[in-house]
Amino acid sequence: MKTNATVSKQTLRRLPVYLHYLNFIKNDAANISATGIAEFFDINDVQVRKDLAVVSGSGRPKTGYVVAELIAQIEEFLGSRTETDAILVGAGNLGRALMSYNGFAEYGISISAAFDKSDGVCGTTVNGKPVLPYDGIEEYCAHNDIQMGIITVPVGEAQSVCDRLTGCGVRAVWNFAPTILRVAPGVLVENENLASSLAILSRHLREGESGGEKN
Amino acid sequence: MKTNATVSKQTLRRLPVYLHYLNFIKNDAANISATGIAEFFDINDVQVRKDLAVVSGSGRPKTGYVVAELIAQIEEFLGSRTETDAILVGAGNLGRALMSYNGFAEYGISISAAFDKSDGVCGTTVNGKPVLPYDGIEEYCAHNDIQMGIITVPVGEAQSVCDRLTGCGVRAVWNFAPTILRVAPGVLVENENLASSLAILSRHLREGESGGEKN
DNA sequence: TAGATTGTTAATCGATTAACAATC
DNA sequence: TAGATTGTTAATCGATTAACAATC
Repeated sequence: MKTNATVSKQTLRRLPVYLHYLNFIKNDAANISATGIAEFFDINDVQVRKDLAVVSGSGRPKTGYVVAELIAQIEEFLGSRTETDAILVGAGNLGRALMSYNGFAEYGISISAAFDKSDGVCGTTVNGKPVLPYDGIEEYCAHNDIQMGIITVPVGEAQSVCDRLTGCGVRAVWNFAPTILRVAPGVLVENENLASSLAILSRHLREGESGGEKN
Repeated sequence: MKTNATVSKQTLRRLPVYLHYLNFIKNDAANISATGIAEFFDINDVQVRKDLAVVSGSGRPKTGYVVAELIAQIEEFLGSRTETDAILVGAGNLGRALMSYNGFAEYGISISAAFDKSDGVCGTTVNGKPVLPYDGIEEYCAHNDIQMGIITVPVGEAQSVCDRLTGCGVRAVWNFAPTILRVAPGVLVENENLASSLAILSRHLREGESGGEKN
């Protein structure tokens, strides 16, 4: 495993996808080739091999990779095996949906609490997790060593919430507000920009007739 | 406006972000320079200018762009002004959250109905939109000329749901299942892969100490 | 052995950034 | 006019793909 090499974001995006597939086939196949994975997803086989080289490097000519080993190596690399607590700010529809979703556990992330400005939702629980008032953010982060924050507030509040979280020591921000957040070096922001995805799809429908575009 | 040029996905992702900002400032500023937008978002000014050239080309040296014009041009380009009906398949937590979210209207998309396999949710409504049984997908798509589908089912069902939708004439698929979907040419899949985003954030936290990475 | 498959080095492709002339 | 700003052409950067030697 290349521990110090810089791993591209694209590779990092594909690894969880491979992991899912490997878990899917693990009972039926002991070995898998990069070629096989590439064929399944209809992508380039060299790309798969390069991606896997980041976490493994243990493939063998002719037989490929040992599925169980590969799963363990990707999980280890992604950190799926160490539990990370995250807090969520903005317990609206989207925020509560994320709190209700238990699938993040598969990747080692657990939303331990949410914070909201409105008295209406504060004091309630969603999927067993408390929704607390803004006031408590600083203390909660300090006591629980929170390093990841999820922002599901409206655009207008996103930057100030982000500043507040990073001020509390948060170094990874998952931003669902359709805006670009400015952060200090060392803090990573990952934008889940639903508007941008919609724009791409909507545009595709409109340019439709001039067609012929692949995928 | 360059109507026939191929627009990069990256540009398409940034345009809605600019649009949001322009709407935010439109009451306070009549003009805006690409330089100003770039500074606000802390990105390269030439990039902003190239992005805007795709929709506008009407910037003037010294004064920049007319905010109101630019808003109209981006909206026109993105199709925010033509209403597109979409259906959603999989009315679980995430699916219902998307149905409850009214922000998509800003980009001209409306979820008109959802479909679910389980009898438990069928027959209910979410945010005024009906949840219907799988059986009705084909008829509903045909009657309402549905071109966009949103997939919020578990991974195992995603490909078959996708096949079914594209079989009904859907040409734009918004996929929330953490898997790669194979589709015929002419169909665009946009993956909203929450697992991949988490992987990137989680990895950042783990490599933390070797730090120094920007943004 | 022959052939499937790996892993690496080189070539290509696409997107970002730098340099600069045009212009209001 | 001088300077801010645009838009374009060229250079750079990063990621994908092709070519190929190594190996089980």
